[in-house]
Amino acid sequence: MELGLSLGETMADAGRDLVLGLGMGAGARRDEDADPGRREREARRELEFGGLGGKCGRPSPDPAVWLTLLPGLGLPWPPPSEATSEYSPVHAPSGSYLDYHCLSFLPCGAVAEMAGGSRSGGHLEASTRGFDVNRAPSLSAAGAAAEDDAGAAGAAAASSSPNNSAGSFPTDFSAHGQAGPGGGGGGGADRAGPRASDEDDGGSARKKLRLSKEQSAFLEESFKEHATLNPKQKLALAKQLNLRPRQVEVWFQNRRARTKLKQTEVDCEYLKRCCETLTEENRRLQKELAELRALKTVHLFYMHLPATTLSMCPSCERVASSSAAPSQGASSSPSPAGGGIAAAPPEQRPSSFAALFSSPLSRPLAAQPQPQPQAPASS
DNA sequence: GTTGGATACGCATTTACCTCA
DNA sequence: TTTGAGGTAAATGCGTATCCA
Repeated sequence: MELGLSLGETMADAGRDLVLGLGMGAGARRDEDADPGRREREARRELEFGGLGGKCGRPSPDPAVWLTLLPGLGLPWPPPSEATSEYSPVHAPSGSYLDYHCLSFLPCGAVAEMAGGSRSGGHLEASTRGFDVNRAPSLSAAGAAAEDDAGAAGAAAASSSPNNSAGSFPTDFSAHGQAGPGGGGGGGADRAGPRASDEDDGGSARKKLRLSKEQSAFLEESFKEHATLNPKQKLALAKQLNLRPRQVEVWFQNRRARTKLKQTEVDCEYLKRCCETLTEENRRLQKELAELRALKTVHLFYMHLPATTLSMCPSCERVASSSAAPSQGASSSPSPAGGGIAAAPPEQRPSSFAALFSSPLSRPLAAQPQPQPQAPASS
């Protein structure tokens, strides 16, 4: 049984590579301007993995279990250019961003055809870990081609770039007043340091905010396109949503964490099912082994009896004793021939026994996937 | 070519706040 | 009205990768 799980990999490694298949690709991540070499390397790696739609060429085994997390947002993508009220994001009743439309466990090795598209459009994560908890229904190749290759710097340029998903969604969320305590309008006001918090918000630090549904939906759609953001995308998103770049960054971090948590839950569920199956299989095999051992004991008993006391009738194949037969051997199978010990006819043996002694290659083990070709009958 | 500091980023964990039953 | 649970935005610390002197 092939589990289709690569449990040995670290999450860090997974997360580092799995996002490659996303629309933006990891090559468009951070510091692309400062490090074109890295961008080239990662782009090459993306090509090696086939990018978004090309993972078919990857020697990765098909996952045994597929989980689709289809978004319930129902948002067209690219979204309409009208106001955000044009669409109505559907959130889970609990307010969770995740809307599990399809949680399907399929038999190992089965190829699952997901509703809304073929597997070829899924994340690389799916092919790596076996299931996909965060897969857009129509992650088209166009999304994959939306590599943020715009050389224009600045959020303004990014917002108008056709290659920028955020920019392709000209929506202004400034009316929602979710710009944070400091307001500030977000755009271009990135944090000064690596971990600069929101000290610029006038002292009321750590004011709990609640992103509007439109903002959440927008971020969600962006997350489907690319699970990580490069600085340009972050700035563009922040400007679009009238949030601070730090907020966008934190949102993506938390979103990745949620995805990973859900993935872990799915993994655990799947492993539990596998464990149950294997336990049952083990129990069955143990039982069969016990039966085989019992049979072997009977045979040994016959072989160790004194030769003078046993005789095999050549015609009826019955073992008969010329003297008083041992009671313990005959007790379990009363002899029909007056105290003689008769071997149980094959039809009375346990099925596995009959199969075992009739043909060694046709044992009814469930673990045997297919019947072996019949070997020449041995004597 | 090697090394160490600076920088940026992601992740795990924790905290604080908000919403709702 | 109070309260506890759950969700989530945000803070913090750590590890890692990269750049550069």
